[in-house]
Amino acid sequence: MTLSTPATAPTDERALPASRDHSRAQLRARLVQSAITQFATHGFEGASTRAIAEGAGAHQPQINYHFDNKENLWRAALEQLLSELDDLLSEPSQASDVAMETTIRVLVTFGSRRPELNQILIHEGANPGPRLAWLVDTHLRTRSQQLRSAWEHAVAAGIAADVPSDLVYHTVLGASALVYANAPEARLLFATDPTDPDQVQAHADAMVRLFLPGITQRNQQ
Amino acid sequence: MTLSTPATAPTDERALPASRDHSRAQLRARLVQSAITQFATHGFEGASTRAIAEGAGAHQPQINYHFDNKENLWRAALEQLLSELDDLLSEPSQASDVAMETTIRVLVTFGSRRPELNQILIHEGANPGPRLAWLVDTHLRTRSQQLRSAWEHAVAAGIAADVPSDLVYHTVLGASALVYANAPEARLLFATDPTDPDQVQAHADAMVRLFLPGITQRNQQ
DNA sequence: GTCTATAATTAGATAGAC
DNA sequence: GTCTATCTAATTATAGAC
Repeated sequence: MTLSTPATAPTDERALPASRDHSRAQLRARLVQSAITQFATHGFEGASTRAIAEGAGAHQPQINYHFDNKENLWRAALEQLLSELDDLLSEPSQASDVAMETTIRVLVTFGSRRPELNQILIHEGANPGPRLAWLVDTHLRTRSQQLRSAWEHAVAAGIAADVPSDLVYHTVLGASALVYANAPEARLLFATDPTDPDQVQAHADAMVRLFLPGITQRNQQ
Repeated sequence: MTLSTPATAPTDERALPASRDHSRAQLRARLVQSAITQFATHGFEGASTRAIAEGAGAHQPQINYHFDNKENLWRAALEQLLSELDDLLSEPSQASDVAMETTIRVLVTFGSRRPELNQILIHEGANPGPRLAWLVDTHLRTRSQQLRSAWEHAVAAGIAADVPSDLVYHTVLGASALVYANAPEARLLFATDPTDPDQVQAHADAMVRLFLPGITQRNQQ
């Protein structure tokens, strides 16, 4: 990073003039959002930095200026998506007997609104390499273990179906998110759009019935 | 196709000398297999024809000679994978009350042995375009409708769980195949390998219990 | 049918004027 | 910080000798 700010200028980015900071943050946010779209539909190798920049109304070298390289932009895209998921998952403390149901419903609804996260995760999960290692070590291991322990509590409470805890992560995620990650395919296969709110609600209800047969259904139509 | 065979030569490829036909078919098979691997791990745009040729012990222009272009090779790869799946699915006529169970078990076991099919399908299912349209029109629509009608029979027989038939395709496939499509991720997340035969058997059993709670479990451990 | 050479295009990243 | 121009390397596809 070679910055040409005067020696007397504040070294902390937060102290920069508000307008400058605003536009800088805005451009970075637009680049991240465009990167999310491109990485989700074409994969890391298939997405071009030129197309990402064009989608953000910027020029291609600005990606290197603001993110150094393509992989750093990819990491920023994933941390944006994961923070959006966390905003929904980290609700205030819940009674443990409904924690698993809430988790399933959040996975379905977030998957329908932000299919890009699962599209990218599924793409990277097929390919051993440094990006997958970073994903697992930095973000996925903790989450999968939280899901596993929540599942084991639900099994002990007689709520959950008989699915081995090693398989819960991929079976619940696959059953809850694949139809949205592959929404373009689903729209060609079926007459209905899976992201219609009614369809999403029916899907969430079906997933709760399927994976948590031991609880009383409250939100059913 | 510009063939320089003499005018008296047979026009049917099957009448060519056995050895020549053999090596030609062998090379094509090696290119298709290498393409399957590369498309599955890197996606269509991310896979390079040079890497595919190298994996088959061939030179890059031989792909254009034998398949004309990259997209034709991709289609050949998918038809190879789908024919392998059909070899398992089109078993002799089954009693309808076990047809759905057999289908689920085949999806799990084939997904574990040939993760490439689902990896490619999931990659393409996220991206509207001519490849997805070809996949849906030529192969996927028929299969998804067969699964839907088998599911509706199982529901009518009181065997199947309460999952809307529009969602069966993606929920069953997601729950049954994602752990294998993302086996590299699963190996980093958990201590066990999901493709171990014991794990696959446990997974198939769990999927049958989950989606077909109304049948008597015979193959359970 | 195979192989070398290469054409035509595109990729990510950098230099330097402004 | 932005923008034009460009570098190096990699891409798919083709030409032509063998």
